[in-house]
Amino acid sequence: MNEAALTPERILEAAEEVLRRFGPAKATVVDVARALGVSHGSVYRHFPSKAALRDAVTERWLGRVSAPLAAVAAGPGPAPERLRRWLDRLVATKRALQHDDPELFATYVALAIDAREVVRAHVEALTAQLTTIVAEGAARGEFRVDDPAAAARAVFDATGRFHNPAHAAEWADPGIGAAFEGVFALLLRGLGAGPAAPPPAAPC
Amino acid sequence: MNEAALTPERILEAAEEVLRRFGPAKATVVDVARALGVSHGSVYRHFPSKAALRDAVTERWLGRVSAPLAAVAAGPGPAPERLRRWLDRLVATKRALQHDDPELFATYVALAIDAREVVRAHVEALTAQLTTIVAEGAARGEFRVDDPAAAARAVFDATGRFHNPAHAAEWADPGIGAAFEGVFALLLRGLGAGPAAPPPAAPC
DNA sequence: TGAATGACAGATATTGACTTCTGTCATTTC
DNA sequence: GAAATGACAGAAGTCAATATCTGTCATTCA
Repeated sequence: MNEAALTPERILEAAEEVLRRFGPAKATVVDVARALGVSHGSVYRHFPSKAALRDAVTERWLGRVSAPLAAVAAGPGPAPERLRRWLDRLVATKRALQHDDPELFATYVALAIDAREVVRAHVEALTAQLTTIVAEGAARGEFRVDDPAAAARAVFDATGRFHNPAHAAEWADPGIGAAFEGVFALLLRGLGAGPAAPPPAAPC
Repeated sequence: MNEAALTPERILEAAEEVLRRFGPAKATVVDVARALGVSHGSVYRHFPSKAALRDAVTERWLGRVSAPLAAVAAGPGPAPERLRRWLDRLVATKRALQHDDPELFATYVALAIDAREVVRAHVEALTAQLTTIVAEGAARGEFRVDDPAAAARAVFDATGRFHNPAHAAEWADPGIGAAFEGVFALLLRGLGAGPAAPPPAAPC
């Protein structure tokens, strides 16, 4: 046995470091093995292919995005405010990643493009979080929706411009904040979150 | 003077044909000139650069998308239905272009990516059309919105997944129709298009 | 004399020989 | 004997020589 046993965890750590330094185009399995002081054959004992390793790195990254949001979704407060906090945080997280280190962000986006199934699961996890917010809001009468899951999915789809990396180039637009406000206001109203909603069926 | 005079129009025609045949990566100004039976220097008399020629081709293509929509926007009928028809048509047009000839569609999308100003004007033209629909709806009491232009822009942004070519890969998803319905329903309600809206301030 | 040409310089793209990488597996190590 | 190694074949990527393209402009053409 060696200093520290070779584990998937250590390999992922090294793979992230290698990707950070060399980018997705240049990072090789040999680089990852070298960073760990082992032969590249050893890496293949823990990951069946380079694609699987990249998928695992992507999953880790996406997990770091979605985990903090789960706390917001499960947190206290009225559903409309929580929805706003949750979307704000999602948008701010993506923007910060993109702004603080554009190259690293581009690296992870490039990985994600090839990890379709991982991304699908990530989107499903996020919409599940949104669904809990919408469903609670509906239960409390803060929202009026028939199908919370469908509404949550619609909210996620409709706000894609502000969190989907395919639109990252637009995040620097000066009008992006106003555009988000416009969409959010429309969605909030669409969820039936009227300010002091008139009681639905109270015949005089 | 020649058979037919060399005009910007004829050059655009030839450029489209060359792009169709060779794709954006291989199409050259020399090819366009050859298709017209002139030297490439002559093309430069009408377009200052290859980029300008490509921009003009892009503008033409986008015009063919937006022109028929103008008729829908200016057409008859209740604003909510017109909004639905307009969006349906926009989405269907993009999908048809993408589906019927994916390579040609990819060609034009590649051109559009480099023609930022042309695309900006196209988006502005489309949101202007949407604004007329929303504003008319507001005037007739079919919608309840404060700022029709902002609401129109929000509708355009929120439906991006269904018409923005950046999302073209998702258009083949089986769930895309349901996703559109979900977003549209949310937006319609967000525009205040309640079915038999309760009169806002009628104290009993 | 205004439109078209084609030779040209610098920039960009292509090609093919060469290098490196991925994934496997018989052999070695501890 | 479980884990690690490293040589290997085929696939993929690199790079510099070579070819083509863009944009200009002095000259030709009608």
